[in-house]
Amino acid sequence: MNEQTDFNTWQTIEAEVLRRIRTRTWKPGEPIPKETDLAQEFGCARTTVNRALRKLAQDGFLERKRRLGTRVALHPVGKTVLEVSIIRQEIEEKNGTYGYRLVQSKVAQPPNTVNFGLGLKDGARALNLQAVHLMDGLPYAIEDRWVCLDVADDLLTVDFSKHSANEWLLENVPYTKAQLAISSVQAGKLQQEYLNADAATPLLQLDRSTWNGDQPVTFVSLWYHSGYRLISQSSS
Amino acid sequence: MNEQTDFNTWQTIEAEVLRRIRTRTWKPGEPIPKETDLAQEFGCARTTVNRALRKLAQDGFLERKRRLGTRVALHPVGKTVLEVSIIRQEIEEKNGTYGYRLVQSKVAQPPNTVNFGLGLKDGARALNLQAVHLMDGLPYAIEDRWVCLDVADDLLTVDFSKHSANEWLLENVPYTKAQLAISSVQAGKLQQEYLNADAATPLLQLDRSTWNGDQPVTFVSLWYHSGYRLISQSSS
DNA sequence: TAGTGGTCTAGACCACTGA
DNA sequence: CAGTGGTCTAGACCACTAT
Repeated sequence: MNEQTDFNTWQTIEAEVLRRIRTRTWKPGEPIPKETDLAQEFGCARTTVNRALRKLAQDGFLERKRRLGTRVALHPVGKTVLEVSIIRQEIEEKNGTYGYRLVQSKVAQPPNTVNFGLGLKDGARALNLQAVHLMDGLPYAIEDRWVCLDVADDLLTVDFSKHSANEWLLENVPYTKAQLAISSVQAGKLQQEYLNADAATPLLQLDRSTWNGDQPVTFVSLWYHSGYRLISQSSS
Repeated sequence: MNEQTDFNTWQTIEAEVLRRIRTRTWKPGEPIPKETDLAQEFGCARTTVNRALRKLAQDGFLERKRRLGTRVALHPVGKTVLEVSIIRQEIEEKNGTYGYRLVQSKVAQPPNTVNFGLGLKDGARALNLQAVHLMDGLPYAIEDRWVCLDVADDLLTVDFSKHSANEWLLENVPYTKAQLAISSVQAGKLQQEYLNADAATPLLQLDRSTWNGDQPVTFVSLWYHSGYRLISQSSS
């Protein structure tokens, strides 16, 4: 008597499983049928069911364990993908004109916070670059970057006065691991000078460290203009 | 003469392709061989190659288009997955004792910013909850939440004085879409009172909106204690 | 229209893990 | 040891899109 719906594609199956989770047909914490049973019910290959369930597990809706089977997650963790894009792209996507200005470039010993965060050897020196990103001529963000000297042989010969170090690094130095920390700070001297902010202005600070294997690559702190909001959407 | 390496698994192939991207064997912007060719080279089924390339594309290393083929991405976008976990879990993972205190609960008309952000009808009313999350008795974060009245029939009968609205919602009201906005603000009256902050203190503010289909579910603003850092790691 | 990725199938074997 | 998910295969057809 049941109308035989077609579940031919893994997307269809994903949607149906998600519907059953949402409608509490399958309740949080409970096991759901095994792949072979679902394949039979949906009239498709197990591979197809597998693909759908794998995605749902990846998105945090299901928890899968060998031998134990698949369960509905108790607390679907809100995973949000932040795309830390290149600032030039970010500005151009807003139809703004991008500008870049190098403020400082020197080789020095990084502060301990940087050393510690990246795992640099004490006393090691690195290239320090400070730059301002502009949108339509107005300050958009400033960055304070430390680049390890051994990431590339020709690092010190590169002209960073025209192009952002970030873009050069992305195109020339690979990385395997990254960490992002977001915090809220008051404008310091540098920020006050280049972001037209006064000392009481709260700013968003992004600290990003990258490594290539175990090798530290770069550490950069970014401060955005006052009022900036970091936005990310997610849907399922 | 070439030693024949085995590339049996999609992870192996993923690693090898990534290696070729990193070593600039395949340069940014350039096309890479098509799936069938790679399958032949690696001595495996095309399905396996497909799975590896699909993942690399998902991670931003490759750009794939039908008919055009696969290219190495010009700017591997730094995608970072932020796990916006339940605050209780976050605190317990730090081996702290979690505490929760409801400060206010009323039905009212949300401010325009909330209405606008969620897409609520003008004049609609919603449940407003203000609460403090404590770690070891100290204020950790405060939240100001608006919950749409029609998300559940029994919403107004739920006792939110013991359990956080977030956890109740997660377990009882599904959502399909979420948005997260992060900004830096000065402590307002509410924050000063419950976070022991003075007016000049910069705080991290997270605004999270969720919808179920086109139906708004909830809007919550979270303010973390001074000095809080939101951290996320990613690797490939 | 032709070429590429996207997906499905049916079957097989492997890997982990609880009993 | 047995049951479940994890993955591979070889082949097939479909979907999109530049030409």
